[in-house]
Amino acid sequence: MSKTAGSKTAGGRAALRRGGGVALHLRISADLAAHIRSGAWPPGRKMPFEHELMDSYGCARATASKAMEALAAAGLVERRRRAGSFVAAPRMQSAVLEIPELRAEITARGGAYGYSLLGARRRELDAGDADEALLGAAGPVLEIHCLHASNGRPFALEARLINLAAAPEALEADFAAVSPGAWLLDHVAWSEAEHRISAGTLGEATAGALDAGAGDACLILRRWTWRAGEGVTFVRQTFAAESLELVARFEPRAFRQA
Amino acid sequence: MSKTAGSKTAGGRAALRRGGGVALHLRISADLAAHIRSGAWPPGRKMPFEHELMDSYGCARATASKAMEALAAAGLVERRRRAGSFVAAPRMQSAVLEIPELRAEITARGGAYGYSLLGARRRELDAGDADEALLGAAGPVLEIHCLHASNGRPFALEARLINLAAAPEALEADFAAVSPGAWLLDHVAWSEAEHRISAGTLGEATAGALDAGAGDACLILRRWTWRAGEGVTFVRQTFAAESLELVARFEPRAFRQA
DNA sequence: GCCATCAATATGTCTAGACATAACCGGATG
DNA sequence: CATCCGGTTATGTCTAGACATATTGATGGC
Repeated sequence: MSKTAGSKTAGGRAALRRGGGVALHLRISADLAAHIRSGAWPPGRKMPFEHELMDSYGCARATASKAMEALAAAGLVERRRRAGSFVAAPRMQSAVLEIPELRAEITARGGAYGYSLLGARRRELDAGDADEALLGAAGPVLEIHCLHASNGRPFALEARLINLAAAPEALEADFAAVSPGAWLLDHVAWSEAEHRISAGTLGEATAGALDAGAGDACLILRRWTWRAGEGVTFVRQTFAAESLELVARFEPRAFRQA
Repeated sequence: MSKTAGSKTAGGRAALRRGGGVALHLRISADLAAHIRSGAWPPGRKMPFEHELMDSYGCARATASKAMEALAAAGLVERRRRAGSFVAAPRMQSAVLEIPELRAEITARGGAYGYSLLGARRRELDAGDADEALLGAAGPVLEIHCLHASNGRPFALEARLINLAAAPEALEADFAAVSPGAWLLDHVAWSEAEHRISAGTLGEATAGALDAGAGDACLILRRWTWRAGEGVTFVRQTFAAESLELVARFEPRAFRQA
């Protein structure tokens, strides 16, 4: 741990200026993170005490504390009162999944994005289908079927329900021109979402729409979206197996910008 | 926003005690988050200034700032100097994916977990396979094939490479008794991981091992794990389509504990 | 109208101190 | 032996104030 040799009485502002514009607490947490990432500090190793960091960097305890807190939030260290802080053992129960925004996903691959509405109708939600039941609403819904295409070739088949109790304006939207996903993002706020990813087999009709063979493997992404506990929309997107791959990364959150 | 009526001169400790043991900054961020979650404060709405929070809650600016900072870290608000803070529009580029720990996943469903080693051998990594190339290592590896079972029925087929340059102790491990995943968690630290999820079709041999039919759909989970830039292990797990569903949740991070 | 300039302002960072709290440690007691 | 009880300690929370910095909005010159 490099001693910054900041004369303590001069205050932190001087150190900040000397440090090249990077905030001191960021520099501290980056320094510590480097030791952990490199493996030099193995899981379970004791981290420096906040008072030791104060001495090393010539800073106030609040600054050292902020740096350590960031490491704890990122899951790199574990903090225990009285005992101190320790390098955490990465347990990998979770990772960050990048949800594809279809238009962006397709254009990023150099494809021309295409969208077409297959049909839309208003109906009452019956509690028959488990997927729909999860929406938690039993009222009028707008059912929309549409197709996303890349370079003119079918890419994803989408079936969607919009809860009209939560978003009555959806009746006025022109889903022939705008995809329901894009429209919803701009018109309806939401607070929680759940995704379920599974593999399946294409049926006759689905295979036809996707320009694939019946019985072929496909990736199915289902998403439920709520606002304040009220179901807003449910969508099922079906991709031919070779069309899409989902990427999830375990990535200590706090240090992406560095 | 409820005025807490804390007499300012009395200091925050009194408010803390009165509040029922919850830290004030947590209460502030929870209050604000509730307004956002409920939809009462739509995306783009101006959040209270830190000085307004100081007045409302009778706290110091550092406390109000900490509360707002947590909301920003959770992605609920966006902060701009001079302009203030604003409710963020949830863009949903990412969600938290729960990675199944196979033993836990199976026992959680009430199944009896079973594991069997199919084979292991040491070999040199050739750059022929793209999956393996991603490991970034071109040296000796341990190649392991094994099967995870639930109630005696095949659940997942696993093919794994362990980079012996990064984890030479793997040669001494008894993978007939311990699954490589469990062994690695306890013996080798890692810092980064990437998962790729795709759908595919079972081949002859794979279908046989999984007690399924050739040509059936399957879910394929591939994971690369690195430590300080050096590839540690690569694993490919294959699940029959109906065996597994992956769940990802968008969930403002900071408030899970509440 | 357009652009450079400047003051105002909200957040960003930091300090020096204080009290609160949980947990570990050692000693005393049953 | 086990168990309870303080003292100690590191983190958790908070205050009151300060300076830094980016950005906005207004002003003035061209």
